[in-house]
Amino acid sequence: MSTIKEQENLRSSEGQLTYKNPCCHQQAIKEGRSRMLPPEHALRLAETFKILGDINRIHLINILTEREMCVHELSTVLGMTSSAVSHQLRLLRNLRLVKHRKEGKMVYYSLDDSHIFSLFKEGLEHIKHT
Amino acid sequence: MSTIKEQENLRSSEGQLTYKNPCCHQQAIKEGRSRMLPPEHALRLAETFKILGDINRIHLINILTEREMCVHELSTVLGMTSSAVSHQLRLLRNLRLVKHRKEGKMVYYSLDDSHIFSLFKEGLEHIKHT
DNA sequence: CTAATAGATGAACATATATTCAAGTATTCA
DNA sequence: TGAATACTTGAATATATGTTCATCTATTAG
Repeated sequence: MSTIKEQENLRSSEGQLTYKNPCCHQQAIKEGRSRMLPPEHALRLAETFKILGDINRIHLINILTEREMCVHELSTVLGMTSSAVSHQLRLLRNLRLVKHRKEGKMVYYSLDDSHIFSLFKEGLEHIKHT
Repeated sequence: MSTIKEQENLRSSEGQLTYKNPCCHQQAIKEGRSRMLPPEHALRLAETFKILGDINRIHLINILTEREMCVHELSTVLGMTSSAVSHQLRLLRNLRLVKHRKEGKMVYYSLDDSHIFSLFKEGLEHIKHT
C-alpha cells in the first residue's frame, strides 16, 4: 500500500491506472468509502439477519407466524428442551420480534413484527428460486 | 409430558382443555407439526440469512452491489487484511452470491445473485422502519 | 402448608465462526 | 532468473453462539 505511488498514479492518469501499478485504485477506494453503509446501519442489518440465521429460530418464527403457542408446545413441536426454547425466545424478545402474554402458568408467544415476517417470506422466495 | 393425560383431555373436551391440565395442547402440537417447514428448506433458509448476518459481509455485499472491486480495494475500504477479505469472499462464493474474474494479478469480485440483493434491500427497509 | 408444573435464567460446556499468521501459487517486472 | 505484488489457503487462536444442567420464581393442585 504505497500512498505515494497511488498519488503518482492519480496524477499521471486521473484514476485510469497503468499496467505497471494496476491495483491501488484510489478512485475505487474513495468511491467505495463514500457509498459504505453507516456503521450503525450495517450493524443493525447484520443483527437482523443473524437472528434469522439459525434453523431453530426459523422454525420458531415460522410456527409463530401461524398462531400463538406456549413454550411447552413449541418445545414439543421442535423437539427441543423448554430451556433451550426459552433461551431462543429471549433472543427474539430482545429484538422485539415476538410478544408474550401470560395465562396461568403458561406463557403464550406470538409474532410481533410484520417486517420480519416479510423478510422471512422474501427469504423463502429466495431459496425456492435457487 | 403425560400422553395419557393428553388423550384424556382430548377425549373429554375435543381440544379445548380444562383448567386443571391447561398445557399439553395436543391439537396445537399436531397443527404446529403439520405446518413445519421441511427440514432442508429451513436449513437453506437459515444458511441464507446466516451469510448476511455479519457486518463485514454486509459491507462487502453492499459495496459489490454498486460495482466490482478487487480484493485489495475491498480490504482497504473495509479496513481488513486481504486475507480476512479473501476468506469471507470464499464463503460468499461457496453460496454463489459473488462471481469473480481475474485480470492480471488481480481478482475482481462482483455480485452474482439478484435474489440476495432484494433480500438485502428488504432488510434495509426493515431497519429503517424500526 | 407441600408437591407439581411452566417457564426463566446463569454457568458450564461444546461447537461454530472470524481473524491472524505463515506459507503457498500466479503474475508481472527488472 | 529473482524480487515484488495480488491473492489464496490451512492451521492456530480467540470469540461468539447454542444447548444442557441446575436452580430459581410463579402458579396451581391437593
